Amino acid sequence: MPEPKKAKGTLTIYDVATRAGVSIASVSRVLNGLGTPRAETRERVLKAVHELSFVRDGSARALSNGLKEVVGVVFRRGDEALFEDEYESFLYIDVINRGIETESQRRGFDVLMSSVAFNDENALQRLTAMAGKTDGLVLHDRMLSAVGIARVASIVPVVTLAGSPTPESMNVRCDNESGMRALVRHLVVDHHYRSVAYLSGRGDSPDNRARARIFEAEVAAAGADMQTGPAWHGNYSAAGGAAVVASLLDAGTALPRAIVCASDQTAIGAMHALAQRGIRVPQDVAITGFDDVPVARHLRPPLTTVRQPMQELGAKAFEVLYSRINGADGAREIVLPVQLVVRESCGCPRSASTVASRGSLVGKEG
Amino acid sequence: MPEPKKAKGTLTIYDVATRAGVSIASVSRVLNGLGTPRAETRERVLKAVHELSFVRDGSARALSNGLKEVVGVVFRRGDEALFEDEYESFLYIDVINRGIETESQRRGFDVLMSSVAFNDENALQRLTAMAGKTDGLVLHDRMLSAVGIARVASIVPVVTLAGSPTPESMNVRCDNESGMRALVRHLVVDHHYRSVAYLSGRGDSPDNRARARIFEAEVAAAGADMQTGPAWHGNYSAAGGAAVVASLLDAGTALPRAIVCASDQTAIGAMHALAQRGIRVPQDVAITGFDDVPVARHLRPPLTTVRQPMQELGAKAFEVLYSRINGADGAREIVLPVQLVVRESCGCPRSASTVASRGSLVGKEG
DNA sequence: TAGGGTCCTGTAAGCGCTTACCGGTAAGCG
DNA sequence: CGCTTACCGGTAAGCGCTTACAGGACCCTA
Repeated sequence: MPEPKKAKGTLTIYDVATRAGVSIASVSRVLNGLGTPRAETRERVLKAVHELSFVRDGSARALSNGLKEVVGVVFRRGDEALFEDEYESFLYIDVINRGIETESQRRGFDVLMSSVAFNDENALQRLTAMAGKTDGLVLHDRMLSAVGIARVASIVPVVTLAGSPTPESMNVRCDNESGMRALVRHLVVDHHYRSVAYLSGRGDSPDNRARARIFEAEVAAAGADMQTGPAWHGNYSAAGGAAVVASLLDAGTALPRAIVCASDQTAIGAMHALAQRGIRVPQDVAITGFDDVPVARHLRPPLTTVRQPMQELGAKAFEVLYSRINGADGAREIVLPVQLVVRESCGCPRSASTVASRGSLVGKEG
Repeated sequence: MPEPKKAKGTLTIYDVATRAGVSIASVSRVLNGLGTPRAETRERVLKAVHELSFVRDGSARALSNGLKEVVGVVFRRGDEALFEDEYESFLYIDVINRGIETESQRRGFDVLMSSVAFNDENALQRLTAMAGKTDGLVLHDRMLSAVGIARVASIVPVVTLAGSPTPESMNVRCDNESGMRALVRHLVVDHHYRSVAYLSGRGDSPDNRARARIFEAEVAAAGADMQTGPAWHGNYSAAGGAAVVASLLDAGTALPRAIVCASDQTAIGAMHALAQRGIRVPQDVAITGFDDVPVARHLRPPLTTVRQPMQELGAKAFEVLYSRINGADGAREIVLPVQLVVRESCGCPRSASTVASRGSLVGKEG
């Protein structure tokens, strides 16, 4: 096999210079819009560039400029096994990535994407190699341990998503606390529901634990009753939500007036299980979700939930990284406001949904 | 604002060499596993690398090696406007990309992603700049005109997806012709349906035109009746499929025994419209889809369709590109086999579905 | 006409890495 | 004991680009 070394036909700035009858410096200046070249020089360079359809080599520019104009994004890849059912739960990753990508285009950056499997041993090694090809890294939720983060952060700036800042890295997240708080208040204060429960997500998720904490605090503050315990532990999936409700019902437990689900997926499962037993939502039991996935509005009844600005989250992550790459030393943590989206599954009448889903902004930007 | 020029703390191979008390050549050799360094030299280098947590700069390596170990992927981005409803139809893009990414990891490559909006004027400019940062490009369906392709292909190797090869570029696609052929035969030969129709996709899609052509040829060959005309023009979306069926019904048209839909989305819409009029599937009208999206199996009745190996399509695209990058001069077109997935919407009994969805491979690899 | 600006353009250094080439050292052999 | 051979490791060139610096051409003024 022939050596993969330099492709034969690679054009360089020298070829352009020769053809235009100028020096490489002039070519470079024209291409970068620097200096004040004579109109004629400019045109000759442009003409040569066009005729040869010359494109500057990115690595050479990067080496010379000390700027690659590339950021890396690292995210989880679902195993093949759970592809079918769990796919939807990975969807939000793509939405966030889209946000990163769109924003980076505005700055002339490109995005290097790398997924890591759940059981990927040498992820760290791959990531460090990848870091060497970028100006900065965006790490999705819980991609790396704290020491892993410190390691890559010593190579390039790092911003994590939905985590927390470390001495070396920055973080961007949504203000889920406020979202949960608004949700619970809506149920126990606005609707006067006196008994509620939190159908949780995976127990090992810090996000889930934070939500549970807020939930409990708010319910207690309002003096409402609360059902808790292992019977209420879900896992963020629809199947998990359905299983929890089904087994509660099988055990003869009296359901609370309202169930706050850890995610929309969970809510979908719960609603499904309730429907099977003929229990009406929201008349008998109110249900709420979290995330506002696209189908949430099309459920019967339409799901009351909390919308996280995923695309904006990605955009913000890039923005923060970008300013850091440029040497600015901004906030180490950004918190984006979330929005309580009131539809009908909480017991609100249909007319209310449109109104409330607009205005009611909840949260703060930090 | 401080110059974005060279970050202060950047470690280089010189730092490692100094710390290890060897020359940069030795460091490089150890890092690349070349030559036969003495064990002691090796260890000292490795120790220094580890202590400094040194990572080689990607651009410098790329410049020196003539190989960036990066491929670019370009795909359509939905406008914000049609995000909600059309999102699902963009899903397959992410599946393909996942295939590209996974395969490229195996070769130590990373993937540079760039989306282009529908109305993006200077897409070509962005893409050429991006090409300069990569060793090769994968272009999703109809991203660029033929001249656009020629332009970028003069910079780096290019493989297109679901298109056709050009003198400068390669192509990877699924054998939809065979899929359509198998589907139509299943309906007119196995089921003996004597009247059929093709509910088309967007008229400007070559893919759609090819499917229509095969459809007509097969139906004619089997001597069955065929309904055609503008009334049968859909647009790949569920709404489009529903609209076509509804207006047909409104016009009092007698529906054919079977309707072949251009996509699963279309089939979903069509089935919805039929259900609203109380027309039973498959007893009154058989319906088939195309694509085998994840929900297809969960519809009522489960949808008979043609599965395209999306992930594999991506993987193959990378593979082809990779060997081309390495100078190999392989096939300019790869055609992947598709699979007829027989479920119940065609009129087959439930039991048949499992069996047929396994074995029946249709198509050839070219 | 000489001196001093202004503009523009070219020369060359250097970005961090790989690697061809060469020189030094040690081992093997007559 | 001197010379060949093998083996390592260092020096330096070069990848394609940007840009500091310097030089040339031209115009203006005294």
